Amino acid sequence: MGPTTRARFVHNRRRRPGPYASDDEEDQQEASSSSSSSDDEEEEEEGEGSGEADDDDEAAAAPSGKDEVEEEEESPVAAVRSGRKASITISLKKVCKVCKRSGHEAGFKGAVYIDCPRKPCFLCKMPGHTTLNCPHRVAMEHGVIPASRRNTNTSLDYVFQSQVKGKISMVKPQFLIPNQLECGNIKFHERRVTCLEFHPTKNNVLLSGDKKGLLGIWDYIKLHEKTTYDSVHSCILNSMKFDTGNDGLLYTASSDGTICSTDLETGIGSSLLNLNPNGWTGPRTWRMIYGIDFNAEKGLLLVADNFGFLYLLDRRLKTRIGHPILIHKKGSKVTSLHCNPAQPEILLSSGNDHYARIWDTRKLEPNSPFASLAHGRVVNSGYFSPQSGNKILTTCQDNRIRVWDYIFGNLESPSREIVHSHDFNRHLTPFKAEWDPKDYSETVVVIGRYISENYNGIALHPIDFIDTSTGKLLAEVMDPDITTISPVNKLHPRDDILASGSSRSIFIWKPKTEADATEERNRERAKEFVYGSGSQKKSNGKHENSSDDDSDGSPDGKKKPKKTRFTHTVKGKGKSKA
DNA sequence: ACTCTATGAATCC
DNA sequence: TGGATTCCCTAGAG
Repeated sequence: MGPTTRARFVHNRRRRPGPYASDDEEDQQEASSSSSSSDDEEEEEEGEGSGEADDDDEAAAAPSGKDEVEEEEESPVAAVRSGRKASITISLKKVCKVCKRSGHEAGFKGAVYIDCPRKPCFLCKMPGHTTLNCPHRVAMEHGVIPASRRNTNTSLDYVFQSQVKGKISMVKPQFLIPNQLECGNIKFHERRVTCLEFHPTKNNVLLSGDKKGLLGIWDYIKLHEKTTYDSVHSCILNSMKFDTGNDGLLYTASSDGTICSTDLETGIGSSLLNLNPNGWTGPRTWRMIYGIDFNAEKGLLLVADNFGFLYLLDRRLKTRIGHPILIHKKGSKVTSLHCNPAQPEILLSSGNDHYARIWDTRKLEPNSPFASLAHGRVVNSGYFSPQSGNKILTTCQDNRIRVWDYIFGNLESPSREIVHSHDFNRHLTPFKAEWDPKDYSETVVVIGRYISENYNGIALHPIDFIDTSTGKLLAEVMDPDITTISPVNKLHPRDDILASGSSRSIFIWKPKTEADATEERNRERAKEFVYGSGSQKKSNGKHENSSDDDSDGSPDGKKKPKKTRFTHTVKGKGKSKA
């Protein structure tokens, strides 16, 4: 396939049979050590518990731990036979870069990443298996362990049914996945994109922020219409919010410790808050602002810093109201803020202290949240559902998306947990699952995926659409030309459009039209005719073909779906699933 | 095909 | 509590 920019929305692939994963491991093991002895395999199979002598530890722990041993030219086989296990061992049996032991290797083999078997699963974080055979790594149509709905007979649920649900349209509008790449800009930003926001009224205008503090305004229909402001902030532009009373006004929050308002028509900006008035006095004092939201009813801007404090700003007076209030563990970052769309005085905050908290901003006091939602690790974001505001969606660095179905119900534990790969990586903008603002059923969310999957020999990182009511993976959006991770994703408030930020690039996705689909089918057919069955290799593949990923490939060379899926699984409340 | 690096959170004493 | 150290799928540059 040429350098097409067609998006890939793949579906209906079968799950590969169970044991393949371990086969893969062994295959790759043998490949890496040409003279694989039975010792190797045993050692690998056994794992930690069995008190093997760990002969290789010395070698593994040898000076500098790097594989700089190349002096020996003698046959590795001979070396093994002779029983010597000096530094030569390293060149014979490569050292795992993760656990520094020999006998196995972690890393990419082609487009497939082989985990270190000694570490917990990189997807679900549980020990005893790797991502290759993680029970949460599943095919799309099997990708879900159905979530149990919570008890439906409690009085609260009755209230919910009668009062809340009645107001929500039960008819789900047709849902179109914006899975086809419409356009992408290259090097628009010099550093990685950190946030995206659609203009609330101008339909084709997208705003973006990056790690250097650059603010970009971009009409993605008229591509030449781009404006950038590089003087608004001096470092990471973490978040932005429009003034709902004045579409032309944008508030931005930055790690430079300031909140700025920018008039998008004139470009004139003004500072609303500066938490570092004395400049740099060291990392212990430098304040950064991540969360920001706007209470339109009160004309109130709410922002929070990396020391756990919340600040209230009067939009018009451009002054602080009251004193900063500690809303998360002192000294820990507040990662996001969100005002409830239905009741703006209700605030949701997320923090590095592993909690998301619900507050009533009318009576703010430290240690008096309306509720504290415990998480396994840092909470990257927390959002009320966009229509009713009755649900809560959080993204946590423990690789779980959590949903609470009803904010006035029992918040002890989430209604559902969805295992999904969106781990922390210091070089990536934190992943945030976001609701589809157009989805009146308040179930669809979008989030980028960290770990890759092998797509016809290319490791790709799709953008996932997930139905949070069931955990079902609705779609994975990807393109063979986009090999980078897309942690930043935004769905258009009215149109079926997805904007994604991936490294320094921004991409716009639209639904595939019927004509597109037909054209693609024809192209595929033509290719099969030309090349015969199955040899549809990527001409532009940066990675090798996936054949090594499946050594039991069918002899007739017939193409079969080799794609393996890292997706997610739902843990419903009170569910039992091993 | 290397190597470097910008960097954030967890962990370990 | 805090400083040093470590680290698992990065992306881009040299």
